[in-house]
Amino acid sequence: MRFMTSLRFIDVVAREGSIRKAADKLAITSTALNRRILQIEDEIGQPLFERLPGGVRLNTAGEIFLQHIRSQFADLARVQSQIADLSGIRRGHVQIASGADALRRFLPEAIAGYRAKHPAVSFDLARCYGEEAEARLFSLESDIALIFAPIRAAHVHVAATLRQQVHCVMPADHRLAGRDIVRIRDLAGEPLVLPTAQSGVRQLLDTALLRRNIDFEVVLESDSFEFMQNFLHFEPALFFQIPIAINAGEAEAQQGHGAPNHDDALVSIPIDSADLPAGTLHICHLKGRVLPVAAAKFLDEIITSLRGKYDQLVDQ
Amino acid sequence: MRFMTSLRFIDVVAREGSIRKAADKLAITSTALNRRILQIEDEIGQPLFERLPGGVRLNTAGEIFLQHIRSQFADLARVQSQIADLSGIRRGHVQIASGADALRRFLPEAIAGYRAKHPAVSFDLARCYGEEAEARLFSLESDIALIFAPIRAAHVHVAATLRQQVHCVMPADHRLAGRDIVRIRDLAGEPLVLPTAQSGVRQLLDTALLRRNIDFEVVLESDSFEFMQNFLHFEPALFFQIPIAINAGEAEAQQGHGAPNHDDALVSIPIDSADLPAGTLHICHLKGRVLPVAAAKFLDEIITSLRGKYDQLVDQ
DNA sequence: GTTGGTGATGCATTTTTTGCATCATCACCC
DNA sequence: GGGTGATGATGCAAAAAATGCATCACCAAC
Repeated sequence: MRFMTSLRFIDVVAREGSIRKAADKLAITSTALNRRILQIEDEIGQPLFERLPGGVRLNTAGEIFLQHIRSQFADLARVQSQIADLSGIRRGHVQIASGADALRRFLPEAIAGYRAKHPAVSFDLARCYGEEAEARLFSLESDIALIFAPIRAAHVHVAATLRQQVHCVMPADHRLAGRDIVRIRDLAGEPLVLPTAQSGVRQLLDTALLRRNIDFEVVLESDSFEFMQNFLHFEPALFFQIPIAINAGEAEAQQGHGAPNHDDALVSIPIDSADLPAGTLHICHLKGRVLPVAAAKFLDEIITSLRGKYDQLVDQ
Repeated sequence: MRFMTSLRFIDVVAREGSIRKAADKLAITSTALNRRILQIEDEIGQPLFERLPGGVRLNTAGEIFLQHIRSQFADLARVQSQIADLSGIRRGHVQIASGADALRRFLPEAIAGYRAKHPAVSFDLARCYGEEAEARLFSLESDIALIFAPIRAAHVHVAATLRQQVHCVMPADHRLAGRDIVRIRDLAGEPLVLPTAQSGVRQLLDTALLRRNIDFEVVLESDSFEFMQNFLHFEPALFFQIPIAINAGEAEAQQGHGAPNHDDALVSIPIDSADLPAGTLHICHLKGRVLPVAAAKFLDEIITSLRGKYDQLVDQ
């Protein structure tokens, strides 16, 4: 899109914080880039950047204008996907921000399923925690976010929510493995493998564990569920995740009973909801935004898919 | 805005229905314009215009893209006004679509009052009937519409409504002039001066007059309230309008009683609401649109102003 | 057919953009 | 305190892009 180049340049300069660095990235000279920016500022009638000794930084006008630029790009993408849709191609690009939970099994299956129907649609998945996901929606870097944590920002529209009980995962020969349900007091003295503090699961656990004065041992802390799960093959311990991370949503998870994972050496058992309230997975996008066709369709698709698999899904 | 020129050109070509005519209007050659359009179509990957022997016409993709272009322009205007606002200038441009009612006294006073506070804000007033006003909101030619008629389109957001009883205007020496209220049956045999069929007042009158089998004589039909009112100075007759067209909203109108118009030779008396239900003035803008600062402020202003003058104002 | 309108295209010209070299400025550091 | 290494701005020539002219191909109406 030729007519958008100057605007794209501004976006890059704002991100890089320096005209010369941005020029490198854009494969043009700094003088050309500099003059494009001076020209736009001239047309706006006001500077958009503050010139600092070490580079440039957006001023207030620039912030406003940059947000406009990004919304233009997002809207252009939407229009292009809508136009492409006319010719029956249904191509497009969907940008997703997701926590580590949903991207284990649910999203791979959902994306593959969608791509089987619409092979011309490409995807972009950014793994991130709640606040970062919200920021990505706002900066239009992501179309859709799946966040297992409370929503903080007012600009986020929650399209659907899914209540998820935290499960405790353990080796199949663990002393608790036969239970239907695990109580927090059962964890006393057990070696625990916990997700990082930013994770929604961890925040739920923290409130539950700290309130009770239970003696437990954190042997490992990680932001990778896969790593933690594999760790359990080598050292017996307990780790925690939510059903959507365990399976793409088969019947076992729905019942919420100690359903054997596909990984036969491990079992996952729900924690008593009296001890640990269920958390909420939020499926959201930017408020007031018209999503590109492909993203909107995909959003529909995952909500429909989850509705078929979980009773707890609530459309907003 | 240099980076918007190609887009503006597309808008003009779509309106003119011909590249050559549009080129004339834009003061460039048709070949330059033609190539700009070909280039954009190339970048989009699809043609936006159908080439007909007599010119060009938007295809479906073009319709979608044009709507995008217009929303970009509107959003750019909003951003510019927002940026200008930062430097305390509060300049901008407000585009209003209004029926003939509100533009008689209310809007002139309101606009003058606003400009007294913000002299750098300019206005554009298009007089039109309900459906046209809705179309202007949609095509972003108008920011705000004042419509005394039912709202048809779903894309219109009604910011406030004002119930207005139709008044009957007559020479001060008319036999009905002493009344506090006029009944429809009083109109029997009277010469009437009516607004055109598209007007909201007329549509209310039509249902009331036609339902009762009353003999009345339409001596004049016009779309100009001013003309009709002046006509009454030369030939005794009855004509009809709503309070907001009679005065900018002084106490008399609020009470709804035979308040003498500033034009001493004429009096206006409300019609019994049992005979003729009150109509609704809608103050609206495009749904989901963030108005430019100046337009948003002005909208606030007129709603506040009307709230002070009429009890019947309802914020939405 | 002829005429008058349309949009498309090859080629020379004009305008705009870009790149190089250079300057002025500022923070940092020895 | 002066050197060093960044930064953005600017004059000038080269490259690239947009424009205008002349012309073609097409179609409808007369």
